[in-house]
Amino acid sequence: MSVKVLSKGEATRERLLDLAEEAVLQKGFGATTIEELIAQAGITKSGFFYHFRDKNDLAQALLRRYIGRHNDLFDDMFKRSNELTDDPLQSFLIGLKFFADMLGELPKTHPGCIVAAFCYQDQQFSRDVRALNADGIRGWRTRVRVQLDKIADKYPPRPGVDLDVLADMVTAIVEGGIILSRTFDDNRMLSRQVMAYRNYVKLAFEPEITR
Amino acid sequence: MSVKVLSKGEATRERLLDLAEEAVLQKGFGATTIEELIAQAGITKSGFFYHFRDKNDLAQALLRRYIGRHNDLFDDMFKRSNELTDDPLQSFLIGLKFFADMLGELPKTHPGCIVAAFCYQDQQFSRDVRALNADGIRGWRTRVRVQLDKIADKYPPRPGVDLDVLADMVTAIVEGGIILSRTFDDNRMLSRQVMAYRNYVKLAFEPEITR
DNA sequence: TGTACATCAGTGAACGCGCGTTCACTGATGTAC
DNA sequence: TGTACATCAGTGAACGCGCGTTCACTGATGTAC
Repeated sequence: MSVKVLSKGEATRERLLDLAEEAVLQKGFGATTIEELIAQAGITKSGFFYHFRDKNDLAQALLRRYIGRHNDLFDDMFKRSNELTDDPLQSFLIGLKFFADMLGELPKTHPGCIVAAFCYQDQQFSRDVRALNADGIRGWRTRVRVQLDKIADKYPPRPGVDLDVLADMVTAIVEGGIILSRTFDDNRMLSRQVMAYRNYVKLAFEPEITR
Repeated sequence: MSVKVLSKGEATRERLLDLAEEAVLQKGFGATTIEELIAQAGITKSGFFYHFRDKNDLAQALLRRYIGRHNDLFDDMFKRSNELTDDPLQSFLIGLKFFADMLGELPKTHPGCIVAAFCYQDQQFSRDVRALNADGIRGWRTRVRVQLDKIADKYPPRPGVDLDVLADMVTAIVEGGIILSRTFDDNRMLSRQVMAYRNYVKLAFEPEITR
C-alpha cells in the first residue's frame, strides 16, 4: 500500500474527515456540527467551507474514503490468504481468521461502520450518497462472491446454501457484530460472530469425510 | 395479546411515538425535530412537552416501547412453535421459519431497528438510554438461548459452536439483514439472511445420519 | 342535585442560542516570462 | 534575477432561521361531599 504525501491543505482536509468520521459514528450525522469539527481542527468555519461545498459534500467525501479503504483492505486480505494455500476453501477460512483476529485485536471497540450509520440516516442525504452506500455493500459482496465461487467449484455446497446470500452474510454478520460490540463495549463479540460465520462456511462446504 | 383502550391523551402520546419512530429510523434522532412531529400530530409544541419532559425522555419512551413489543413478539413466536412439536430443534427451526416469513411479507421494507439506530447515535443520549439498549439485546439473547439449551440437551452441537455466540447471532443477522434490506430496498434480503442462520442451526445440530 | 376543586390535555407567546451558509477579503507559496 | 500574476489555504464578520425549552394560562372532564 502506497502512502501518499499530503500537501498542507490535503492534510487539514484529511483531519477534518477523521474528526467527522469519529463524531458521526458516535452521535450521528445530524448531531455532528461543523462548529465542533473546526474547533478540534483549529481552523475557522470559512476554512471548512474551503474544503467542502456544504455538509452533504462532507458526507459524500466521508463515505467515498471509507468504502475505498475497505475495498483495499478486503482485496489485500484475500490476496494474502490466496498466497498461503491453493485450496480455495482453506484460503477463505484463513482470510476470515485473519479478519476476525484483526477485529478482535483493535485497541478499542470497533468504531462502527459509516455505511451502517448512513443507512440509518439516509433521509438526510442526497440521492448520490444513498447510491454510494449501496455500491459499498455491492463491492463487498462481489469480493466475497469471487472466493465462494472458487470454493463451490471444488466442493459442492450443501443443500439450502445460496452463494449470494452467503456472500452478503459477511456484511450482515459484521454490521450486526459491530452493533453487538458497541452496545456491550466488547470487541470479542464482533470477532466471535465472524468466527461463527466462518464455522458456517466450514459446515456448508467441507465434505462429510473430513469431519 | 391484550389491546388496551387508550384515553385521549394516551392516544396522542402513542401517535407522537409512532411519528417519532418513523422519523428517527429515516433520518436519525438528531435530525428529527419536535416541530415536525407536532405538525404531523396536529398539536402545538407545548402539547408535546406535556407528554415528554424533554427530547431525551422521548428517546427513552421510544426505546422502552420498542423493546417491550419485540420481547412480546419473540415470546409469542416461540410459544406458538413450541406447541407444534416436542422436538426442540424442529420447534426452533419452525419458529425461525415463521420469523423469516413474517419479515419477508412486510408490505414495505423493514423500517429498521430502534436499538441499532440508537447504537449509532448513543452519544446523544443519557446513560440510562444506553443501558436500556443493552437490556434489549440481552433480552433477545436470553430468549434464544433458552431454545438453544433445550436443543443442545438432545443434540450435541458440532465442535466450534458456542451457544452464546449462536444466540447473539440472531441479533447480528437481523440487524445486519435490516441494513442490507434497507440499502437495497428489498425485504427478501432480510428474510434470506434469517433463513441462512436457520440453515446454520440445522448444520450445527442435526445428527449426521439424517442428511 | 349542585357546587368546589383537581386533573387532563393541552394553547400561545417568547426566548436565546447555535447552526449552516455566504461574502468580501488576505498572506503565503508557486509558476511564467 | 526580478516582477506579475495565479493558486492555495485559509480569515472575519454577518445573516437569518429553526430549534429545544420555559412559563403563564385555559377549557373540558372527573371526583368528593
